[in-house]
Amino acid sequence: MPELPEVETIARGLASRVTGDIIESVWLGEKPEPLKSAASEIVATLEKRRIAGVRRVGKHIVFDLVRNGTPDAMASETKRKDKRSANVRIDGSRSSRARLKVPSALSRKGASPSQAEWIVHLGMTGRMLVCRPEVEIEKHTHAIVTLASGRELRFVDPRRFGRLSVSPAFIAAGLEPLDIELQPFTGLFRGRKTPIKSALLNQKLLSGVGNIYADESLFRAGVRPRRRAASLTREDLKRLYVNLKEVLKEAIALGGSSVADYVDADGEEGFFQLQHRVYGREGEPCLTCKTLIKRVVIAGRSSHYCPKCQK
DNA sequence: AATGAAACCTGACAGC
DNA sequence: TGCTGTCAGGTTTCAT
Repeated sequence: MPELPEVETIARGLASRVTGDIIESVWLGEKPEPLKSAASEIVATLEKRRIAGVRRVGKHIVFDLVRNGTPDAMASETKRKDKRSANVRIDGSRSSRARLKVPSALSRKGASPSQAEWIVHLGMTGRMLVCRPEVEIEKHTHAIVTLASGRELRFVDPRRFGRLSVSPAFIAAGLEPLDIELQPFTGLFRGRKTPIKSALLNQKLLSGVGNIYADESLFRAGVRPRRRAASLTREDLKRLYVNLKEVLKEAIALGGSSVADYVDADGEEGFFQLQHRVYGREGEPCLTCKTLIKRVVIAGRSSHYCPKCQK
C-alpha cells in the first residue's frame, strides 16, 4: 500500500511516539509468512532493547535498537552467534495472548550485538499501530510488541504482503530518490530497454517509488510511461528528476496519499490523493489540457497518463 | 542479463 | 441477498 511518502509519514509518527521506549516482549502470530527472519531471531533481537529511533529507508520502516542503558552502538560488535531457535516456541493463539519465552541465556550480555535494527515492510495493506493493551485486537494482527510504557506496537496486515525482519545494519538495494543527484539518476536508466515506468518501480534502482508517484512524476515530466527508459533524452531525465523529487516532497508535506485505507501511526489519513493529476483519474479530463486520462497496464501495474501532455 | 507474467493474500466494490 | 468478476499503494519467483 504505502510508498515513500506514506512510509516517511508513518516512520515520523512512530518515531515521535515510541523513541526511548523499551521493548519488553514480543508476540508473533502463527502464520510464518510475514517473517523474513527466523521468528526466534526476531524475538531475541527485539526483547529488552531500547528504541533509539525510527526512520524510513526506501519503503521500509527501520527501528534502531540498542541495549538498554547502552546509548552508543559498539561498532565492533557485529558478529552474531546464536544457537537459540531450539528452545523458542511460537504460540499463535491470539485469544490467550501467549508470549514467546526466550531462554534466559539469550538475554545475557554478549549474546547479541548491542546495536540492531528491526525492519518492517508494510507491503500493500500493512499498518503499524501504537495503542493501549485494552484496545481490541484487530483481525489480521500478526505481531504485538509490548512496550515498557505500557503501550503496544501492533503490526496488522490483511493481505500478508508485509514482512518483518531483523538485521545488524539494513541497507536498501536502490538509491534514495530524495538524496540522489542528477548524474547518478540519469545513469540508472542508461541502456535499459524496459519501460521507464517499470524502471521507476524497480527497487534495485531507486528505493521507495511506487505506482502512484511513478505515474504522477511521469505526468509532471511529460513522459509517457511506456517509453523505453534508454530513449529518454537528457532533458526528459532532468525533468523527471526534478519532478519526482518535487512530487515526493509535496506528498510528504501532506502526509501521503490515502487512496483506500491508508492511515499513519496516529490513524490520520493523508491528503495528497487530492493532488493526484493522473493516478486513479482514468476517463477524467486532464487538468492541463482536458484530454481524457488513459489507463494502460505496464508490467502488470495500472498506469495512468495524459495522451496529449505526455510524449 | 533482462523482461514480463504469474503468484502470493484478503477485502471492497460493481454488476447481475 | 448473494454470487461472480475485477481491482488494489508491493515484491518475488518462474518462464521466456
